[in-house]
Amino acid sequence: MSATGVRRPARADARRNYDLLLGKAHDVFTEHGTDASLEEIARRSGLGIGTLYRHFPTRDALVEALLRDRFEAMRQAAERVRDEPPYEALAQWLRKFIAGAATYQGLPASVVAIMRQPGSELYASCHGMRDAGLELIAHAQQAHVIRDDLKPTDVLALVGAIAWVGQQTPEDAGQPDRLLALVLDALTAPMKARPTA
Amino acid sequence: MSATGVRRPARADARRNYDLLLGKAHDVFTEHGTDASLEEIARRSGLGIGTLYRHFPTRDALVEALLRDRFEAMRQAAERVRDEPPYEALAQWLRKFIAGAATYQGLPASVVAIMRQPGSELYASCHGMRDAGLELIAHAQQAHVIRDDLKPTDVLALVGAIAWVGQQTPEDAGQPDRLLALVLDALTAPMKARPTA
DNA sequence: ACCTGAACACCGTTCAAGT
DNA sequence: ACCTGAACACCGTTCAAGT
Repeated sequence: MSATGVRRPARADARRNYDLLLGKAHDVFTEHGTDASLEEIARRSGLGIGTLYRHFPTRDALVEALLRDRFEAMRQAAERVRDEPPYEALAQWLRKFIAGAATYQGLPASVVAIMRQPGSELYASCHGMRDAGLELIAHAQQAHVIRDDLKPTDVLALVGAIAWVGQQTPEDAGQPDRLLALVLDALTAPMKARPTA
Repeated sequence: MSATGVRRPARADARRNYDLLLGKAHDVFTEHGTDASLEEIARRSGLGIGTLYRHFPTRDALVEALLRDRFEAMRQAAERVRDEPPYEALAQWLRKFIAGAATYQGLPASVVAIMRQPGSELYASCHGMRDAGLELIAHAQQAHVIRDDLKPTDVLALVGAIAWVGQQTPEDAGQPDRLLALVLDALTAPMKARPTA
């Protein structure tokens, strides 16, 4: 399953560079988002740009290496709460999902893109988290604690959208929680408005 | 009020270039989103890049010139439905809002940014639309057809988020309507989930 | 194995020189 | 009043040359 993307090198000097690049990438992504300059990451690491590309052939590979563990933790968290009350389990998990997707500016777009890009590196580790989330939603539907006329992928898309819009207005730190609460209400409410043409 | 940004030039040759640039900008933005290359717009117009900058000093000024009329129409549409049944009026208007915000790839980010950027050019004309939308929401709250414990700006943010996520998965054209229906349900549902820490 | 940086192609933005 | 494009600074990505 996770024959995933980039591997930490064996040779000591290369491993030092790998770790250095990852650390600086985290700093730069934190400051400027996932679209930040790769050359700046290499520059701050005191390494040639070619070295960055050797270790991380794509931008996504770099992002994936940074988030791999976090995504895996989210996947496990979803499995762990499977026997708990499904509604609160789901609510808590979605809250963490939003926080995780908002780790870097621009990350929600990548996370949402998982829905259709099962191929690339980032998405191998991210997909595990996604599937676990979808199962959590389906589980709550089977337990009839949320309405069952919704696609689980729609729910995840909407929550990802909340993560995105929360990043657009960083001065209002409470917005994502308020919007999630609203959506959670919708999940328990009966269907009134029909999508008309 | 709308001493807004860019003006159509008086001189015939300049006006020709202005219109030409706008037309090609529409094409290029349609193909590549609002982050498309400005040089390509100038190139396709057969004009120097300096001419583009002379007419449209910023990227936003170009986007604004393209969307000005549409935004104004949205504002007027909100005023027009003020005496109609508030819930359906709101629902219809939000549907159009999503469609408008999704005109170009990347536009929802600009539209959502209005919330905090009352200054720039794009936002002068966009702000009228926003305020009209906020009033429509407040109006429905006063009529007690939607719950009144929500900030109108939160509602607009969430609907903007739907426009965004809809663009991320263009192969599912029905998603925005489904998500909006879900949110509309939430607007009429009582508050259950509280944002906990 | 790994590192380097020059090379290439591209872009945003400004501004001196032209009409 | 308007147009032009060279100039500058920056970036992503590749790859021949080095260790």
